[in-house]
Amino acid sequence: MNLKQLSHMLSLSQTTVSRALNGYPEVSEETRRRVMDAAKRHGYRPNPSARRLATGKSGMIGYVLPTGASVDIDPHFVEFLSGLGDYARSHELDLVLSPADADDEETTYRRIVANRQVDAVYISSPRPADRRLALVNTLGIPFIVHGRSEGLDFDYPYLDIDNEGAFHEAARLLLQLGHKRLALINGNERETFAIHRERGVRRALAASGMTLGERHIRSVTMTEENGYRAARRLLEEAEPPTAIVCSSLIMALGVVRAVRDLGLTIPGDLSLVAHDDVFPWLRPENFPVPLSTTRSSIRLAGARVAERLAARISGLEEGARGEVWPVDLVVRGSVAGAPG
Amino acid sequence: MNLKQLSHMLSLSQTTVSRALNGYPEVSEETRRRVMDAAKRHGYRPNPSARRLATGKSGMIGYVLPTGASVDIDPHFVEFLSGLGDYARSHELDLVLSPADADDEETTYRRIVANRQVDAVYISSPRPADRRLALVNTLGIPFIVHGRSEGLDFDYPYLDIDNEGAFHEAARLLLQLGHKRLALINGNERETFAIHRERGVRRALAASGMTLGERHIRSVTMTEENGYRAARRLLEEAEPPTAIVCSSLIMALGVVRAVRDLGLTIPGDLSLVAHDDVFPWLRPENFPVPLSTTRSSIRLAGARVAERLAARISGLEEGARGEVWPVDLVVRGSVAGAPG
DNA sequence: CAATTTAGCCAAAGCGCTTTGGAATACTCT
DNA sequence: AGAGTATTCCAAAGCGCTTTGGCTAAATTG
Repeated sequence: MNLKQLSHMLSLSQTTVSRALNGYPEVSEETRRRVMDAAKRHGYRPNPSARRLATGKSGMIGYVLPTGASVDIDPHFVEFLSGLGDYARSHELDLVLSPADADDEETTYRRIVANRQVDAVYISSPRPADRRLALVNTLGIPFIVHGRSEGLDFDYPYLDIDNEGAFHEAARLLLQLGHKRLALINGNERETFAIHRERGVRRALAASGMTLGERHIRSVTMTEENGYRAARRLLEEAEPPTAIVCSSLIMALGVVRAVRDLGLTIPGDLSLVAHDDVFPWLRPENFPVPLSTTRSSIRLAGARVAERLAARISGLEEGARGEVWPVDLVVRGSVAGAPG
Repeated sequence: MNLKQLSHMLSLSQTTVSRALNGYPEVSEETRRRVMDAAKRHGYRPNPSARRLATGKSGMIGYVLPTGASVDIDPHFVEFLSGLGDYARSHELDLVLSPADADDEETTYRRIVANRQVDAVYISSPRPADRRLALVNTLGIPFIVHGRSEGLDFDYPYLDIDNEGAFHEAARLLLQLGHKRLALINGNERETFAIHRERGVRRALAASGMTLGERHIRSVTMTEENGYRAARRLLEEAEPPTAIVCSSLIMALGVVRAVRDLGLTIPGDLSLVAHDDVFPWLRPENFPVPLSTTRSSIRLAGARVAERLAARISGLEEGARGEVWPVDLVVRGSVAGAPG
């Protein structure tokens, strides 16, 4: 059933039927009713390919997926996707993942924009002065960044959590508990979120007249193994930290293992706070010692990003609005006063 | 730059240019060369929307993503995606995720097929007599199943691992080590992979004249917490198992925690084998006691599925070929002879 | 050498929608 | 009543490809 048949069946022109269906005003309410009715009854659905060719709109949002033999997709991605999909579903928006060589995402961005394959894109894990942002910004496709960049000479729309604030609070708590030697096990130092987290910790330390030594900060990709290694190195130093702030639950698993291997205890010898993106399959309250966390649902972020993308596509949202979500600090058993 | 302009510029018809570009034989080699050349020089790229409308081919593969507030996307998905993307990239294939209400995926399948949004789809986590397979099979869109169904009255193309064989081997090993009381902590019992795994364990037990009691098998969604709970229940029984086979590394984390909480040790009091899908961020060799696993890279499976989908799209692969990959049994420190 | 093929190219007709630029009818106003 | 203004609808022109059905000139055949 296509438009031609439908309009013929109604003895109307394609124009009128099309307009009736798309809510244009130049069609009488009665005709619209008739058309809508017939469309529903015959299950008419406009062919998206045709509509797309005519309008240039695809009804899809895009994401450029960096791939490569040595490139691992962040496990957080799937949770973000859950939220995104949750919203997108209710709006019949599809998501297209365009795999790209991790060393050359630009070509892919250009392609999907030139081809008008998607109406908007979202970008995640931005870095300082991220070139992708500059690119999509000049290409003129609607977009939203999940996270933030820095040092760009233009504004852009984003959704981020208050990473600096969160880690500032975490560090401040530990300092108030009397800890003098803090360490930070962070994510990839080239990503903005990690920079912000470090900044938060430093700011808290500075407020107490302390600093974060080079050796007390580790930036690694967030795997259990890296968490373990980082923790071991830190704890085997001459003056080991009595508190660690850690950028992910997965790394925290490794930290806990390291602590055990060294015959130490949490929170007796070490206080631990980690960031929790809220995975359904790994929860901080179920750690051997319930883990204190800075918590922010990445899933909700996904839903919100989808919502804003939809708004931008339909012109309801404009400009470079940045949105920063506060982060909860949830205190559980893994923190205590500094050891004697 | 569109076809019209390009052909005009070459003083050729659109027909000829189109044919030259798409490798049709009714154009002379010289002309083809000229056309190819000019196309490259001017960076001509056929508009996919137009091509799509004309041919009905989209150059994308589809996946229906079940969503809902209480629906969690399997974290394995992201690894599978890595592999898929890795292959798809080299073929300029995009992947479109169509979010669907988890209670009604059928509507979405029908939509993407009717709209010809994608050239092929893949289906994951099949269940026995999975209605999705029957649906796509009758809808006539090329597809591949990652996993297997059962009890369907038709054949279909799939890629699966030998879950039954893997768990059979794991159980057999434990039996040979003298274990008399085995337990299985499995995934969702309604998914075929879980059924196969159970079957494997049962078969091994049967070969030794034993059976798997109702209380020695737990089927749960694969979270750390569920692994913990299942293990606790099992281990707190009157005659606790001395060996556990577990369907995922994430659940194994919970098992390890439960064992500790109960003051037991691995492998002294309990031998443990788990299935490993090979995550970059959680490795069995890094468990407190290195974990024995049945191992199969889900990422490689993703790449293979993409490869076969591409082949089916281009007509290189036909029929209902099923492909079953063997699974490695990797023995590490977590298994030992049954306790006295 | 006339009769056929064949190779190489083209005009035009889709694909199924949206949108422009009227046209016709009905309604309002003086 | 006639001019002006809404209202409601339509024919046709795109959007940019692919593909069908020729057509012409060169090559092959008997």
